[in-house]
Parts: sequence; structure tokens; C-alpha cells
Amino acid sequence: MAGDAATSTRNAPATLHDVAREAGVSLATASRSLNGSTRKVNEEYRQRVLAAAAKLNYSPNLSAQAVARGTTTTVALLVADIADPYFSQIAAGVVREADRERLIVTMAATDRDTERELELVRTLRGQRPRVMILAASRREGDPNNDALEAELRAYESNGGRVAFVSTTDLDFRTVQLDNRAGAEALARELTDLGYRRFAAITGTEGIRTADERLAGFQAGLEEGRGTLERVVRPEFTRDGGYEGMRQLLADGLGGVELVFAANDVMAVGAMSAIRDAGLTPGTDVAVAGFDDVPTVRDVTPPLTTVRIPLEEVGRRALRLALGDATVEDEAPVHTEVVLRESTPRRG
Amino acid sequence: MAGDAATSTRNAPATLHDVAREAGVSLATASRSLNGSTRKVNEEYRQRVLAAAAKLNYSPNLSAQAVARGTTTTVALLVADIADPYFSQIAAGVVREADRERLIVTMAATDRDTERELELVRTLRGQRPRVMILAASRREGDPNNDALEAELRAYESNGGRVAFVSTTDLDFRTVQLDNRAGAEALARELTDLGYRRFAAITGTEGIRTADERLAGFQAGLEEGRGTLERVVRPEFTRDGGYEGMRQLLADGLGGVELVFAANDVMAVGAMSAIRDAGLTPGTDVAVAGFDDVPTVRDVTPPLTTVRIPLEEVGRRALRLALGDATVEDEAPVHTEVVLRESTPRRG
DNA sequence: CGCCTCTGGGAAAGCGCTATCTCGCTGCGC
DNA sequence: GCGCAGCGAGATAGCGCTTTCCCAGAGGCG
Repeated sequence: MAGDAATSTRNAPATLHDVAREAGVSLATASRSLNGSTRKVNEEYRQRVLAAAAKLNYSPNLSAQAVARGTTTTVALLVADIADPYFSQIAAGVVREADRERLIVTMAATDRDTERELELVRTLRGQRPRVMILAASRREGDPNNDALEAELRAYESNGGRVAFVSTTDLDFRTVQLDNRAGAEALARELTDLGYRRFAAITGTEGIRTADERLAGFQAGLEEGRGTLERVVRPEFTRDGGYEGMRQLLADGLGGVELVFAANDVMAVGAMSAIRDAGLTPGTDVAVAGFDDVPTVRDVTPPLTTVRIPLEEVGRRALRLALGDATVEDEAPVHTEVVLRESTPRRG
Repeated sequence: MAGDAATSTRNAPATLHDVAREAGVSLATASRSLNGSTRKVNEEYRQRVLAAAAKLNYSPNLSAQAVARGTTTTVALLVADIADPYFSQIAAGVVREADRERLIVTMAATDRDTERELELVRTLRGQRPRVMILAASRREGDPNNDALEAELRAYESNGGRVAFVSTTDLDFRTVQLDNRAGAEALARELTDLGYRRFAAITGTEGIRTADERLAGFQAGLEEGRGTLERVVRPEFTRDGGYEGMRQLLADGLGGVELVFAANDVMAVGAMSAIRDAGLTPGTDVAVAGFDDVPTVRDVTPPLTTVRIPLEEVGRRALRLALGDATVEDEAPVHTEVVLRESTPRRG
């Protein structure tokens, strides 16, 4: 009974040592059998080790491996808000690709607080992750930017690899979303549909993504002879979108035919605000968004938006960070205008 | 120059050893200063160590700590699909609570494949996480259930802690969602509104959550003299909901006044199917869902559903696993019917 | 047949930490 | 004045692994 090899009575997981003893081989041989080393090991021994490992339900201690090898199999992912579909889709992509590479993902949320982001980067560095992916949105001229950059450079100089998602003024590998071109194309298509007078709901000043989209939209209007009459800058969230639309409506729409929201969740919030004001989105005032998150197909009317393959963005971010990006991976992510019924042809 | 202490030239992160040398104290003292041990350390030494650590930009190697301490600060989270709002909200709760406890979350997705789930549990066990949270949906009588249970028991006997979200036939700590009572209450409220003839779109047979909700709904109908005329069982996803509704419509609704979908994403898919068939959800056929994910406020008409505080569920799952659950944490999560315009009063 | 190169197993030296143990020192009581 | 407890710094023995290094045995070759 005392020698019962099942883990049932033990209260510590089996170690490699246990496996080696059980198999009657040395520690080194056990190690070599369980994770291919450069060295060959006698097939019979190998089988004995494998059998022993199975019997003891052995699972290698990843921390110990990390210490011994001096390298981990971890990727750290930072997002602003996990529940936001934009980020959760990117996260899904990262996780999927990590899975393919047999890497483990650890995830943290900055809640859009750059102070917190910096803190998280510091903590996560302790994990010695192979790569860090920063998908939380960047703000221009944020006071924490320098400290963040310093931290990331230090991390890189220790062999870590960093990838950003979406633009940043920091000079790291980045999955570029073609925000500008996408918004510009959207504006052009909308003017083609006959729209002329626009308002925009964008994020608080300085959010790179939001700023680029707005700039692109404006650029697209200039060519097409549309005008951007008003811009409001609430929070970059669903409730922000609702609030922004309320502001626009409160002052009277003043002839605005279409409201461009800098992302889909804001657009969806805006549509609800329109409805709550007794108007019909699409009919009384058209709405367009950005991202093409899954739910916008299912709102009424379905939302015109600019599609970003978000899951692909997550996958690409990991490849880019790992350094095995293909040529296509290096190019900006293609964005594509998707016209739906929230912007019916006009006139 | 050679002695330059900045990390810039080094290509390995500073170790505790480096810090101790820099501060002119022993390794032990450095360790004790940087993470409070039971022992006191001379304030002057402590300051010297702290200064040295800051100077060298030292960040303790968590793997090494884990090995030395024999315990990690990791929590492993398993979900079915990260991009699904149901799971991403739970994940957000887990991450938030973990953050409070200074724990690090590693996340993996099962893609609703129990084989894969088992594999992931095995892999994640290598991390020696403090707790494992399984939120991926359980199937009754799944062939992998026994193996999963064995794996989790082994993990527990090694000091790990397991928590499930939503019901399971496995006997582990579980955050109970009151699916049954919620669905029952929903059915009652709907019959109160005047509905009598129902159809249900639920998940493929055996998904515990879906089954419970359906059973609860039926129970609620019996009291209220409503009848469940038809049940379809597509995939437990948005597209499944769409497809299920298409099936119902294809055969003719046959007097069904309200369709109950076993979760919100399915309900939203169903609403789109209704619209695509040229009908109006809420008016031609009422729809109700379950979960109250954020987007259902913004669809048209807003969806009647049963609210689950999903983020709270995630937080609670972690507390429960950690073992510092309060009395309230042990009780089933309260669910609440939210009537919206997708189920207008009838007649 | 002797020498030399391969092979591949095992011993052991780390990896970066923590925790125990050792031991000099101070201060107190009798 | 001496013994003894208490304090706290430093040395060191691990933690569970990987990866050198060493070495015995097996073959190859002139």
C-alpha cells in the first residue's frame, strides 16, 4: 500500500524525479525522453519513461522548466476591456494563434487607464513572457508614454518581443489597421449615396485610433464635397455613443443627415439614443460605424460600417511579435466598407 | 563604463543576486526586503536594496519564485469562446477579481470541444495554477466527463482548487446560475402578458445550461396554462439561433406567438431570421432570450430576457475557488426577468 | 590487435529564487 | 560578571527542472 504509485494518496504532484525512479533510469534520461532533446535515447528506456509518466500522471512543472531553460512559453496580452467585443475578438485571435504555437496566454485589462497599463506591464514582465501584445488603445501625448516605452525597451533588451495593435507613436512592431483609408473610403461611399451633411461622434481627444478615423473621414469628405458640421467627443464606449448622440440631438440636428461614430459600439449606442428620442435610425438620421463587430448585423437597421477582421488582427499580432510574420502580415490590415441599411441611398 | 548598472547593455534581466551585490547585502536580505518575509530587516539595508532594485529595474522572476515557494499566483480560466459576450463578460469578472487579489489570469478556449477541454486542463495543470475556473459549458453524459473529473480530482489532491460556472453533474465547487427558476419566472411573466403558444430554440441535446432553461420554461408554462408547441435544437450560437428560427418559420409558425431562445445570442440571431423572412420581431412573433448580454438593449425591439450579472458571476467564481467566498457567494446567482419590447402585452 | 571516434547513460552543476539554519552580537537578569 | 535568550544578517540547502560534462562500452580502421 505504501508504495502505491497512484497519485491518490500523495499530496504533491509527481516530479520528474519520481518518474525517473519509477522507470529505473536517471533524471537526465527521463528529461530527455519526455521532451525531445538533441540527444537520442534508447527506445526501450524511452518507453519505460513514458509509461512511468502516464502511470504517475506526470505533468512537467512549467515554472521549473522556465527557470531551467531561461525561457517561458507565455504570451502576455493587454487589452482595455475584455467585455468589449472589439477587444474580445482580438483576444480570441491571439488565443487561437497561441494555441497553435503551444503557447499560453495571460491576459490583463487596463480599463483604459494608462497608469494601470504601465503597472500591468511591470507586473507581467515578472512572468518573463516570450512576447507582450498591447492592444489597449493609445493616447497621444500621454504622460505615461515615456515610462511605458522605457519599460518596453528594457523588456526587449532582455529578449522579449513587443507588438502593438493599432497605431501608436511608439516605435515598436505594430499591426497597422488602415483606419485612415477605411474611414476615407467610407466617407466617399456615403457621399456617393447622396449624403452631404455629417456629424461625428468620436473618442476623447488624443485617442489615436479615434483621431485617425476622424481624420480619414474628413479627408474623404473633402474630395466628395460633403461637410462635417459637428464633432462630439464623449467616452469611447457604448454609453459614450449614446451620450454623444443625445448631445447632438439636444442642440437640434441642424440638417445633419448622417452621424459617423468612430466605432461600432458607439454607433450602436447612438442608434439607441436616436430611437429613444422618438426618431428612426436610418430613416430620420443615418448612422455609420467602424469595426464590423458581430452584433451590428443584428441591430435594426443593420449598421453600415468598415470591416476589420479583428480575429485575424489578433492572430497577426502574435505572429508579428514572435517574429514569424509573413510578408502579408507586415502590411496594414485591409479594411473594407460594408454598406448596410443604416445608410440608405439618399434622394 | 563596464560597471554601468543600467540594463541597457546587459542582455539578461537583473537578478536578485545583482540587486544584492549592488546594495552590498546578502541574497537573503535582498529577498527579505523585496517581499516582506516574517523576518524584520534593518531599515537602512532595506532602503539600500529598494534603491538598488529600482536602479537595476529589477523585476522578480515569477517562475523562480513559484519554484522556490512551491506555489504560483496564477489562475487558469477555461471558456468555450472568448468572443462570445456571455463568456467575455464572465472573463472580465474573473480578471477583475484576480487583479484585486494580485493574481495573474491565463486563459484558454475550448471551442465547445470537450476533448480539447480535457487536453487544455492537462496542459494548464503544468502551470500549477492556484485555481482553475471552468466556464465552458458542460454536456451531460459526455464520454470525456470521467477523464475530466479524474484530472480535476488529481489536480485538487495536489492542492489545486476548481470552480465551475453554471451547472455540472461533476461534484465541484460551482457558481450556480438559477437557470431553472429564471426560465420559470420568465414563462410565468410571459403568460401573464397574454402569451399562450410557445416555441423554443435551445442548444443541442445534453448541454446542461440549455436543458435547465428549457425545463424551467416548461415548468413555468404548466402553471400558467401556456403550451410549448415546438422545440428546435441547433448550435448554441448566434448562427444556431438564426438557423433554428429559419426552421421554425419554414414549417410555418402554426400559431406560435412567442419564441424562447435559450440564450441571448441565439435570440438575436432568431430576430434577424424573423426580419429576413419579412416579418417583424415583437409584432408578428415575440422573442425572449436569456442572459441579458449588453447588446440586447440595443437591438430592435429591445429583447425581453432573464438577467444574469455575468461579470459578478466571474468574480464570484474566483472567490469561490480561492475559498474566500462569503455566504452570499455560495447561494445561486440571482436571476431576474427583464421585460422589454420584444414581448409586448398581448390582446 | 591497438587506437580512436562515436554513442548514449548518468552524475552534477546550474537556473533564480525562498526558507532554514548558523552564528555573532546585544542586552538583560541574577 | 556571567549566562542566556533574542535578534537579525549571511550562508546554504533546496524547489523541479535542463544541460553540460564525464565516462564506459561499442564499433571502425590501419
